[in-house]
Amino acid sequence: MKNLELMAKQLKAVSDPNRLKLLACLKKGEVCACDFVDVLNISQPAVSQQLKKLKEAEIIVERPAGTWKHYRLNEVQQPYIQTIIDHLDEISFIRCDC
Amino acid sequence: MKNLELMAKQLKAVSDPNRLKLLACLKKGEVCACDFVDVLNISQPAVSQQLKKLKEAEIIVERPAGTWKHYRLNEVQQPYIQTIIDHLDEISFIRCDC
DNA sequence: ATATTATATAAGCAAATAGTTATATATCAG
DNA sequence: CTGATATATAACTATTTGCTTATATAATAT
Repeated sequence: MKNLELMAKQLKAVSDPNRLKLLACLKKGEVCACDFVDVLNISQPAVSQQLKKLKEAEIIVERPAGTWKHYRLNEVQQPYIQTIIDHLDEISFIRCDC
Repeated sequence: MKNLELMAKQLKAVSDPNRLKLLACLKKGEVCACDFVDVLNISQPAVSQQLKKLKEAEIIVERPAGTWKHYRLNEVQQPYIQTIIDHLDEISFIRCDC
């Protein structure tokens, strides 16, 4: 994939309010997938699909933990993605007990 | 419009290879709209529509000059947009005589 | 093995996107 | 005014997006 198309793909991954909220939740560290359903107020499958897009763009990484999946920001980001993350306000939310 | 939705709107405006190319062409300064048709290899109306999206996101500004329209990057950009522009490689192209 | 729970996938749908062609508008030259 | 040229708008189309509901998969507890 050409440089410019990779860039477009990554930017597309972050150009949605719900996916930006996911990133905002992840600023403080790892989050269990189940927590996002209440934050975004969309169905569990919808959350799963949005997380998948961010994962495919290599913006977040996944860590399976038993029945759960924990997500965190990729430690290495393209600078133009990092700047976006830096300018997001953190979102606080109620965590599940997992 | 909420902060996060404005951010999503602006990121959506730059999350397309053709619109990134437009921005890359504009890095060196003002460009006549007609020049973009050859760079993108799409129709004139398509160019007009893409420029409109960037303009509506306030990423570029327009300067009418007779029959022509000249475009340039907005001098004031959100930091997360500026970083994207900074990481684009300039594109050189043949300029019309206008 | 069975039931429970977390997540993923599939199928379907409405809306948005990115192009096309045809036509309209606007400026300029003669 | 007439014709030429630059840009914009309209109408159309195929594809993509972002959700939904229903179902499948996977891990855990009993």
